[in-house]
Amino acid sequence: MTNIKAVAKRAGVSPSTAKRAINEPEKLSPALLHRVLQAIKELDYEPDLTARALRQGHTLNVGFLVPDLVEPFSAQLAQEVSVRLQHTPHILLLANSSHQPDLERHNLKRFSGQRISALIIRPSYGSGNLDYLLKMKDKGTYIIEVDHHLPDSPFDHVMLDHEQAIRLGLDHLTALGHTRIACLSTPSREGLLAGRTLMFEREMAARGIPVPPLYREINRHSTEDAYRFTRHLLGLPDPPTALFVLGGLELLGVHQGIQDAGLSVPGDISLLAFDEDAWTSRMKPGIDGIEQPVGMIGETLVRQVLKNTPAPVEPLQLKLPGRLIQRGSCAPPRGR
Amino acid sequence: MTNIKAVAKRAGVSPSTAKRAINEPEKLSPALLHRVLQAIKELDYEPDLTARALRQGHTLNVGFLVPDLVEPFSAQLAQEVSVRLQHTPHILLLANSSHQPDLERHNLKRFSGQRISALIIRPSYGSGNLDYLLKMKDKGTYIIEVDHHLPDSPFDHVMLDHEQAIRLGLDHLTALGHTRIACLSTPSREGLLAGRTLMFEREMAARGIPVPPLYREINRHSTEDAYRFTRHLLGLPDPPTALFVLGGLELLGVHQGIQDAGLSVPGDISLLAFDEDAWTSRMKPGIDGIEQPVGMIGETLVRQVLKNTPAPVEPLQLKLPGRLIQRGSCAPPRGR
DNA sequence: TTGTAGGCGTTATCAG
DNA sequence: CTGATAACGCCTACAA
Repeated sequence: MTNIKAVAKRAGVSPSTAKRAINEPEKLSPALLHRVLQAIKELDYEPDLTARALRQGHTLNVGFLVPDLVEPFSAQLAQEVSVRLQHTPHILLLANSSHQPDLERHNLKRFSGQRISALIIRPSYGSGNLDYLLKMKDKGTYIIEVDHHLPDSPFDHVMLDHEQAIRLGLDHLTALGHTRIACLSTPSREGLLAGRTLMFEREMAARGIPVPPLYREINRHSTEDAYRFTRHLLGLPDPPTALFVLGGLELLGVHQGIQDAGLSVPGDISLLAFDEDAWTSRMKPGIDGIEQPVGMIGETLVRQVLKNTPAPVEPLQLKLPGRLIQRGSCAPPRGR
Repeated sequence: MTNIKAVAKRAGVSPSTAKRAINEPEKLSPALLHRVLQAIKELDYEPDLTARALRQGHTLNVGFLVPDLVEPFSAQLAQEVSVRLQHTPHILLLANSSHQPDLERHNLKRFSGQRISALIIRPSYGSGNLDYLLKMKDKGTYIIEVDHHLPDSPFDHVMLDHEQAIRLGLDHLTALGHTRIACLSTPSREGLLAGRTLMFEREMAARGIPVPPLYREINRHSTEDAYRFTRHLLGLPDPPTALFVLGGLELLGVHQGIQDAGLSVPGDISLLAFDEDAWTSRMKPGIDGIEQPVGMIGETLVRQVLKNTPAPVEPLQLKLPGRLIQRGSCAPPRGR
């Protein structure tokens, strides 16, 4: 492995001088600087980040932990974060907890052992891992929650205003005259209503619209479960006249459920979703949805990570390709 | 930072003994083992992976580098790999090269500096970074290409049989009687036909079906470009009667283009795609597509990585929750 | 079965 | 402006 010592030797300087050529080049005499850079190029030396991490006590890596990566929101978010981190010295460590607190903790441990400098986490419900997150914070990891935040957690967080979004959706449905409204939603642990489901219930109560017990069911986060539950709902003596899909994975199953029941949207039943997939706009009819500002969320996450993380300026020298867009303003010269 | 020394001190043993309690517990006397484990728990000690990496010369991290993360195939693949890596000691480092060889190399350097033990890469076209990949291989990184492989590259690779898939698609279309067939596809650098596009051309030639020059256009990988190109195609004096969408991002734009042109599928025009998005099956009519075995690809990638990578057995002690599925076989006892 | 010593490549500190 | 030295925490010999 070619290390800084080899470079120093070749340039005829001490290791510390050679390192300075990289980290504080302005402090070197031009002649030496040139010689060292030359040696670096000849040996194509690349600093060992693991050694650096050991010495500094932390890496420049950012953990990204979500319950599920297929879920459109998480997938889009990963993309947003990944693209924006591209132009920083940080690297993204990806893991998913499959909606299981045990796996979440398992991954937190792995990240922690890796000495990540920041963690972006969509925490699972319940406060089971809050203690561990607090410990990580104490050790200097910057932690930011996304989409949901644990009760009493002291971390930064950024997320959709879920309450406002639910209200928006219910306004839409009630204005159309719906009262038999069912929601399909995120899983809940031990029978407790969770997240958006809870807000849905509260908001319905606030409007004085009852939610029949048969409309409520604890179902897990999956397309298949959503399908089954949809069929169940549509088969009831008093089926809902509108479905409000609160999670990103369920919509596909719901849509299929409606079709297989021989019903049509919106004639037989209204369908409202959290709009997290481009395809929903291609359906006929298009599916009404509530849009999440994923781009802004991603941008904020990365900005906060950068702000709260010690990172040397990375001399990224990138030549971006121009793109020729032909719209017709160019033609062969006259007379040819 | 609580390290193995602290643990050793607390347990009243030497550091190496303490370490052995973790790495080779069977070699310790039960009494000592207990004392050490106790100390580990009390201090909640966690090994520093950066130190380990420095000492060993490599981490247990796996780089994952694709041109684009939104593209359904890449997104699904990331998910597949991520889930399967969950049960190994490896961590996934994610990066995307945005279809730019410069960015690809940039990320390769970052990965290399991180001393990853394996790299899963969907390489960009051209052989610009082959030299660098070879260097990484020499340094001991296991490299496996996915979806595409560089000419003359010595690396393992796993991918769809693109030729067979294209043939399958064209068989389908020609059997229906189509001869005016256009493809929408991956970007090509410097006017060279690339990847599937090339195969499409070859396969059309083999069948003696001409591809009008106006059907050919170098367009980049994006939904918007696909939309524009679709409108262009449909506006031609002799428009295609079938569109073959070869990439995962374009379909959305093509679909919209067809609709905005006031045409219907399949009456006015046939549409065939690489089936990489669950939503295509929800459309009316459903969109014919060629399915990629993403799951198997992901499985293979992970298997190969594990096989070619030195990894200690990780004592993962996970309690997975059972799930109650109510199908009706349980009821209250008789007589109540 | 247990303990000791050296070094992985880097950065921080101190000396010249 | 430049060079020497120690330490980060771990692993691998080897010694007891």
